[in-house]
Amino acid sequence: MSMSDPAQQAAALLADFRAANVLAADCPSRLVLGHLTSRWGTLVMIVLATGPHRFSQLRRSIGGVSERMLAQTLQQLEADGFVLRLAHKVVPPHVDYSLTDLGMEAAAHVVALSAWIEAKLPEIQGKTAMAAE
Amino acid sequence: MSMSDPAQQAAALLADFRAANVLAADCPSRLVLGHLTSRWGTLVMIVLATGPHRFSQLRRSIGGVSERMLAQTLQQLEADGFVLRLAHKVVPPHVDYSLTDLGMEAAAHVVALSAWIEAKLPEIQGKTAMAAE
DNA sequence: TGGTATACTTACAAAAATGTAGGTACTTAC
DNA sequence: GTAAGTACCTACATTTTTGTAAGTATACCA
Repeated sequence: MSMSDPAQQAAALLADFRAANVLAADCPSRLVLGHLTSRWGTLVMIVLATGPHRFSQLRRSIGGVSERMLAQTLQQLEADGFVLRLAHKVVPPHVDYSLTDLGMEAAAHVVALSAWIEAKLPEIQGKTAMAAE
Repeated sequence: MSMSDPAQQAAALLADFRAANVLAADCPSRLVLGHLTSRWGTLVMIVLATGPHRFSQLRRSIGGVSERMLAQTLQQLEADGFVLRLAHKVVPPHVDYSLTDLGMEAAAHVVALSAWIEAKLPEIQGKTAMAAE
C-alpha cells in the first residue's frame, strides 16, 4: 500500500509522460468521462448531435429528465466546452443549446456507442436471459 | 402531459418500428447503456480490452475501485454478455475475466471515447478554465 | 504460529445523485 | 382574469450509489 512497491513507482513515473490516464483515480480526465457518461449527459449529447435544441425541447426529447437535472447537466457540458448556450434577450425567454466543434467530436463517440447498443440489444438480451437488474 | 398531443402520439408510434431507443425512459437499452457508462463499468471494459485479467489484477489496475464495486460491476457486465468469467477450481481461488466477442465490440466504443478524452484533455481544460466540479 | 494472498459476500454507514414542489418575471391565448 | 408556456433556481426529501469493515476457506512463507 505504501510506495515501496517498485511496480507502483514505475506506473507513477510512466504517468508523467502521459498527458492523461482515466485509470488513475485523480486524473482530471475521469471528471470529463464522468460528465459525458453521466445518466443524462450521454442523452443530452445524443439529442444535440441531431441539431440545436431549446431547453424544453430537450426536456421533451429525453424521456425521464427533470428540469433540475437537465439544467445541471447542460451546465456541466457547457463548462467542459461541449455545449454552447445562446440566450436571446426576449421575454418569455428563448435559449438555444448546440454542440461546439469539440462537442461534436465527443458526441460522435457517444452516439456510436448508443447506436451500437440499440442495434445489438436483441443479442444482448438474448444472452442476459432472466438475469435481473 | 396526456396523450392528446399528436406529436407525442407520432413519436410513440414510431417507437414501435424501432428496435430500441435510448431516449425512451423505459427502453431496456437504457439499462445496458447504464452498465457500460457506469463509473466503474467503463474502466473495467477499458482494462479488459487490453487482455484477460484476474480479479485482483483489475483491482490494482483501476485506481480507486473497491472490491465490492468491482465485483458488482463485473457481475453486471457478465449478465449483459460482455464479460466472461472463468473460475479455476483451485485454492486459493483463481478467476480469469475476459471480454466476449460482444464485449470487444462494446469496449471498442468505450475505449475510443476515453482515448479521445485523454487526447483532448488539454483543450477541454483550457475551455473549462476555472469552472468548478 | 502468524502474516499474506486469492476472490469474493454481507451488513452497515456515509455520500452522492436525483426528484418534487415552489417561486420568478413576463407574455400570449382563451 | 385565468391558465399555460418559457427557462430556469432553490430548498428539502428521498433514493441510489458507493465505501468500509468484517468474515469465508485454504495454502504458502518465514
